[in-house]
Amino acid sequence: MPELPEVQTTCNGIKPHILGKKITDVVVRTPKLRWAIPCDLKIKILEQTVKSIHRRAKYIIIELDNIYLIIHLGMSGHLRVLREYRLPVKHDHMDITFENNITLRYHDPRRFGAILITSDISNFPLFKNLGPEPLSHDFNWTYLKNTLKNKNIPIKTHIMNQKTVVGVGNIYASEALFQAHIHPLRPAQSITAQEGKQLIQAIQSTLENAILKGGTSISDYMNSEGKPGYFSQELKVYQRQGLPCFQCKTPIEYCRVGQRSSFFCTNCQK
DNA sequence: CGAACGACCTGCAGGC
DNA sequence: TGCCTGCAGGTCGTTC
Repeated sequence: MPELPEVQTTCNGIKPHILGKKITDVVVRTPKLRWAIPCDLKIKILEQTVKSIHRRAKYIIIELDNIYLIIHLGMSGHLRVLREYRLPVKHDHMDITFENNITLRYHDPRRFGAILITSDISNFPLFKNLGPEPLSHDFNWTYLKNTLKNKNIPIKTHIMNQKTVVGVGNIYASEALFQAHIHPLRPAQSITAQEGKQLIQAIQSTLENAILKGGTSISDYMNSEGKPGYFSQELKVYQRQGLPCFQCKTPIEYCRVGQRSSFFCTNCQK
């Protein structure tokens, strides 16, 4: 589920509760997510204090005294702030409790997420091949133009590749391409300078707007307070196949692009 | 090397 | 009601 806006919303939501707080308990109930949760996780992070909380791509990075805790929410994960203890339910895989009695609870039905630790963040393998942050100045036309050279793959597949730019998942790829008037199946190398600049602008404004609305809740995403995000009300094409385009009334089309559902308007997107 | 595709999991909706 | 299929916010690893 969670794309960049949902991960950012989660970071923003947990930060005020745990920043500067010491970890007093760790409970791991499910050893295996995408990878095994490190068996020494508890020993490594217990008694440590949260120094900072950041997002890189779709990863949440919690900096502790001498180690980093890295959390990925996969397709169906979320973190929840519990002000008072509750009995865990199915798929509540891990709890981290702090000195202020706040418990951070990780819930992930499909278990595509990950909970990892590293002491050397600059050499963390999963970060090695990540592209620029979409909301940074590094994601500009000069950069994007270079990535498009000789690339015949669909532009939608290209912008969802975390090596091109991070954080853009299936929802926001469809939405940004609609906003930029670009058909998702256009070969990446066919994108003109004007279109490329429009696309960058569209990706940025879509993500920024989604962060402001607290992310998109399609089926089970919730923020750290257990509330849904409201960007779903702003979706222009995602899961709207057959419904009239908001701009021209043409029915929204559906097709698979790189094995992912894609939604677009044949009239507005060329 | 890049591109395509299977794999990892559970839950749910829809068809029969 | 129940079984089967296909699909779901991601992305790594294998194969071609």
